[in-house]
Amino acid sequence: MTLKIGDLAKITGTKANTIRFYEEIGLLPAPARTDGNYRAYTREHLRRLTFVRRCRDIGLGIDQVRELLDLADHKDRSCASVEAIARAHRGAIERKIADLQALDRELAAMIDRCGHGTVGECGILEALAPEGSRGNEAARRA
Amino acid sequence: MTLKIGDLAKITGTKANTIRFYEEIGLLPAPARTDGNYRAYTREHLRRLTFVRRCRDIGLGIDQVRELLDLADHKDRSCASVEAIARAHRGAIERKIADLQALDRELAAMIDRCGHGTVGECGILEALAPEGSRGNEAARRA
DNA sequence: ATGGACCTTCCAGCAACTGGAGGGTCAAGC
DNA sequence: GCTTGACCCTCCAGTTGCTGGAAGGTCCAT
Repeated sequence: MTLKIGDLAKITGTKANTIRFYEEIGLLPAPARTDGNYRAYTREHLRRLTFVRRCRDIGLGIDQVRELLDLADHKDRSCASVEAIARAHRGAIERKIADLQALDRELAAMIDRCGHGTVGECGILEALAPEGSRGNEAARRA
Repeated sequence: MTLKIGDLAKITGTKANTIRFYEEIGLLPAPARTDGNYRAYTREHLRRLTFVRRCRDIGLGIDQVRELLDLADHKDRSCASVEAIARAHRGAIERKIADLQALDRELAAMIDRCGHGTVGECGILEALAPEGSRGNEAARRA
């Protein structure tokens, strides 16, 4: 028994359009077609799509997924490159976490400076406004 | 004296194309033109572009920047909405941090499971592969 | 034979730019 | 006065990873 695109979609939680998209960019091999021109998937397709989805879920880019698929197809090779991809990805994630934490501290400081008054005296906007334009409202209006 | 697009670009660290893009989507008002059809910016444009860049640097989306610009133009209003935008953004960032930290732990666990052998026995790929296809290599080959 | 659920292809659009082609403008130097 | 080179202009395609929709075909039950 073969699976239709909707079956794959339901099982993997992927939209049919996305599955077709994966086929188009070569992540998923083109399946056989039925008489009515429907895509007829095998269990192997399901396996591969599930793999792709997991990779995407952990945040890997399409190219990295492609690399992993390629590696997974050569089970006798050393898995050093698999580890390299995972480590590189982890490094990127940790950098992103650090960036976001810095940002979070900055935002917290800004929010602290909000005086809950009018926009004109809001510390948040002041923090965002260019240096030269701060504190000289009166001068500019005069 | 007016500024050319390249001047603005240099001062704010924004590419000329991006400045034109901001104009197109209405973040930056269209400046006057010289005889030779060059954009002639004023100090006010510079101020506004700097504001936009700071907002983008802290990760705000274009629509949020638009809202802030709109608020900043009405200095007599309450700054509650400014604070709301900042707080909402901070919430989103903290959620993202939590997600990434969970991901980081998952990746760390995967990397730990890499046996440094061949791809076929790599724990990373096993962690990514669908349940049903694991550990039955022999069965499938038979 | 008809209805509705499914499938097909193709195409437009999202965010937020980036880069490039193919031209025009301007100031300096010869 | 003419060329050179740096800059500017507009318009368009591409990026990433899909998503949604239009217009039509297929399948199955009633």
